[in-house]
Amino acid sequence: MTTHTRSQIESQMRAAGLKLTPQRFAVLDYLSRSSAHPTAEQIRIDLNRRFPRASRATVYNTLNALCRAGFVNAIYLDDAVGRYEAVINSHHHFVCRACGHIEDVPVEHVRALPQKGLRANRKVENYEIVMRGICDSCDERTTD
Amino acid sequence: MTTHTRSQIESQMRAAGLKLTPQRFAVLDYLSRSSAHPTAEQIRIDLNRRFPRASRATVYNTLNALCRAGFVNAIYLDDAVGRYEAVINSHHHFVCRACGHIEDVPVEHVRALPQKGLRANRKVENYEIVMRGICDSCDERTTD
DNA sequence: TCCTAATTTAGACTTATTCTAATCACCGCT
DNA sequence: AGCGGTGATTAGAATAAGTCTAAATTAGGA
Ligand SMILES: [Mn+2]
Ligand SMILES: [Mn+2]
Ligand SMILES: [Zn+2]
Ligand SMILES: [Zn+2]
Repeated sequence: MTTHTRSQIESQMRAAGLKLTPQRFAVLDYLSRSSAHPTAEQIRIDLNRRFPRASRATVYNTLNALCRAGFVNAIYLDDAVGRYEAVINSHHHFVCRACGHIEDVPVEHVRALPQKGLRANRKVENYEIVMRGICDSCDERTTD
Repeated sequence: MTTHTRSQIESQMRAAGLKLTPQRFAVLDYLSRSSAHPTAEQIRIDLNRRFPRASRATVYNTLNALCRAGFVNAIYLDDAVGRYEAVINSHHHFVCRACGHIEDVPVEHVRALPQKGLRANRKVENYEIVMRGICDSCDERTTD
């Protein structure tokens, strides 16, 4: 669990050779409060409700910079649209095939796979699991 | 391991309420011979080297129809581009972070996760694992 | 063979993402 | 305070992925 205070972000960004601009902080702050795995466009719309305004190019530039610096993850699941999340802790994903909702699944909920043996002992550095099924609210809606 | 002979395809397509057109057969035949996880555009380019020609719309229509019918899988990994594969057997994926190569990893190479417990005993119907690291040929290129 | 609903097609359209070239902001130096 | 350089932001153009439309074609059953 990584806490993202402003000064920690500032120093890590500098270590990555990046300035901490208001736009960059706004995007990271937004993502660190969200669990919705928003698209770039959703982020832009939400941020631009208040000052400072960020252009579409800046949202993408910022997301790419934050990804390179390790603050943000991009995920691509079931369509050709990137979704973003703050890097808080390691987790997997559950995607509801009915409503598309993306749920985080903590690694502790999943028995770890043996790192060796995943691919005949060759260089697997990490892995992520995408689970699919019916989320709880869709399940209720179906069975009642 | 599902074999895709023409007559098997024909009957399964009919069962799915689909006509077996030359374009559909060509796409499925192409994918069943490929392990490259090609994009729709790559499929179109390769198919159109010989008759019959398939338009972009038909390639997408066909891929979507074959996905719905269960003959083809679409996967989205590290960018906003769909990639396609014939449904042959269940497997996971390894993606090389250096060259982007996508490698199939048979489920037998990975100790199965307990179906129960993946998400606090709730409705997980299936899961897929994406492993990342350095593929063998990039590894050789680096270490020699 | 004939009929018709399903399929294919070219090209327009939409959406996602990147690029471009001009402006702007931040810094250290004078 | 003014200058200059580097990097960031911007609007809008450009590119790329995928869908839609409306007309022409065709698979496959009668
Ligand atoms: Mn997540
Ligand atoms: Mn595969
Ligand atoms: Zn749901
Ligand atoms: Zn490689």
